[in-house]
Amino acid sequence: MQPTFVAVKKFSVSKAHKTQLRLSRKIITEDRLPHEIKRVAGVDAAYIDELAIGAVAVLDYETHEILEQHTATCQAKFPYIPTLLSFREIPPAVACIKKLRRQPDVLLVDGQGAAHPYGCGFASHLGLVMGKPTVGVAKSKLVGDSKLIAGQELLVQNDQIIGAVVTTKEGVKPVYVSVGHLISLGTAVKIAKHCVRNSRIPEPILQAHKIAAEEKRKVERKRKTL
DNA sequence: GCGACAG
DNA sequence: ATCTTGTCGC
Repeated sequence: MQPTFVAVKKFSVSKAHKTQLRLSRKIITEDRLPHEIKRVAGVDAAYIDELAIGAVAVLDYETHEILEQHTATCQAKFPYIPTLLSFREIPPAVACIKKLRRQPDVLLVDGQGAAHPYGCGFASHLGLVMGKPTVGVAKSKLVGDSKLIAGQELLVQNDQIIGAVVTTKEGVKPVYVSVGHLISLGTAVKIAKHCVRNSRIPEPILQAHKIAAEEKRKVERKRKTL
């Protein structure tokens, strides 16, 4: 028996998919965030075996200066299963976001939003749990076909537009942007692009990634000492 | 049965 | 995600 995930060995993939389908109907695709965005946050996670290290970075929307950052570690409760990423990453993500003193106007999440086989990827799930506007920014595609519609490269599935294929850096792989929660696809793409600096990845997520990696190294160094 | 498959 | 060296390019 695998002791690592014994606590959730009754977990059913099909039930989780039904949960995602149910949650997807709660996603709000309208802009319910400030017209003038002041702060944007990025969320990411790193792992040391099954120790999950979540990180959040809040940046000034215009200057991209880091205003606040936190990490949170916890034991991963789920293994990584394609389509069920949110169940693995929500605990560490929520834990570090709760440490924020000042909440951001919108959250950029490393993963899919509505561009998911059951319409509720990590970004959407996190948005619903936190009740906050979220945008999904994935480094690779999970589902859908990219189609050029009215000059826009979009991600389509079953005649539905589920996201946008965004080339943030010329000559480099695009990123897949989709609605997380409380935002429209157009605004989501606009914000994601606005947050890009030198990397292909929007700055808030890039910073969160670095913070998680830094915390991971810190934990590893500490373990060597003990 | 086969291929695809976020992080 | 993680494992990993050098190497090409701005």
